[in-house]
Amino acid sequence: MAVVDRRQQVLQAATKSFSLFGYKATTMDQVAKIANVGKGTIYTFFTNKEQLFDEILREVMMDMKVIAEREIRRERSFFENLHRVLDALLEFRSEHELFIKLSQESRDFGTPQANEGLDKLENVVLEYLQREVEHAMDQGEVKPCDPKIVSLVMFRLYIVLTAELNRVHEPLTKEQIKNYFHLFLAEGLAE
Amino acid sequence: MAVVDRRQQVLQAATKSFSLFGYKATTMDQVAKIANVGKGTIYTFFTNKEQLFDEILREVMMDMKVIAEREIRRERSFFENLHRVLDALLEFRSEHELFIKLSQESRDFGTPQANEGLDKLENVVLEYLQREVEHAMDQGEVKPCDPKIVSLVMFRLYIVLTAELNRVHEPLTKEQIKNYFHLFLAEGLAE
DNA sequence: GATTGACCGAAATAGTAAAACAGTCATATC
DNA sequence: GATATGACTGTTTTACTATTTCGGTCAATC
Repeated sequence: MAVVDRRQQVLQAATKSFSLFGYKATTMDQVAKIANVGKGTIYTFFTNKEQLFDEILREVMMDMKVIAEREIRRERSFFENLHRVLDALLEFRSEHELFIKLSQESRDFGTPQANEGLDKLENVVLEYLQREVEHAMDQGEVKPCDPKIVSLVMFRLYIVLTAELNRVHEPLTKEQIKNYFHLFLAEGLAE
Repeated sequence: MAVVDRRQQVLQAATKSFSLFGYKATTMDQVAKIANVGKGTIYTFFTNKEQLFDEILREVMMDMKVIAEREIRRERSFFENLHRVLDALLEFRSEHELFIKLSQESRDFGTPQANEGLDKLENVVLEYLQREVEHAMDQGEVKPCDPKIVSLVMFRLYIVLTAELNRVHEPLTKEQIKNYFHLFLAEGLAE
């Protein structure tokens, strides 16, 4: 069995365990067992638990970037691209399961590694948003304003519409999310 | 010393203690001491710690409503009123200290009473916002859409601009908050 | 030379004794 | 005799300790 293969086995097992149980509740013995590998083997590829977790986050972030790039059509409008990308990210199960589990862990225990992980994932999205906003502003598609603020507001709005709202309201359809996203960000409420 | 007076003493002392130490870390002995009252006296006015806390929340919520009503000028536009009210509420320190302490407690310990208290305070604001949105929609000042969703988005946007943003950005001035609030909610970003 | 699991010290958890707490009520006060 | 009080009580929380679990190592194994 090739070296790359064992490394992959470990990464897959760890991804599964982190997504299922979170950072704290994932033990290295467990990862070794799921990966069908001696515990020591893990440490030939990764220096410690935290670095293994970082590696997985790196993979997730790379996946997210690939997904985002794939969905962008430069000939389409900024808002259309924006929604397509967010939609595609929402669709992606594996990224999402880890994200949700880490959110739970952050809320319930405040595990520092879960917090930092979430921050990293969030920052990838924010940086992507910021670049796109800047581009759209250059193109004159968006009014001039601080891209940092705009991207943060966009991200939060997306979270509110896709997650938070569900506590007081039945979940919105994709079409509704798209419409409200456009209503608030593009058109504005004023009649 | 009149009955009303002692009740007021207890309420003031409890408000102080809850604002300073939160729900969990406030003891009835402490409240009695601050109020210069025997502990038993508290229980002649309030059935238990939780009901005392509820009573204080009720007071805070009433204050908030009074503040909101006072700021509304029916001859002015919806967005102007909206901003004036949120501004006035932000200004109101005493309510704010309790709010901030409860937020801390909710984050650090997840005390159920702190969570419920925050939900109650939030709901007062949300209900107020919803009513105002409905009124503005009737007046044709705002495009027709679900007031529940709009009010939640407004509230979250307000939190992002006044609090969350400060972690990655220097705090905005009141004027800037007002401008961004108007930009996102009223005008929209699209050029 | 790659892989492993028994092994180690550190860290988390469970168990327990002690302290603090919410709420009561017999007594004190006016 | 109506009101106020703090010592008292059963329960919960906390502080402390014993035990277990876990991350990481490394001599033995394949």
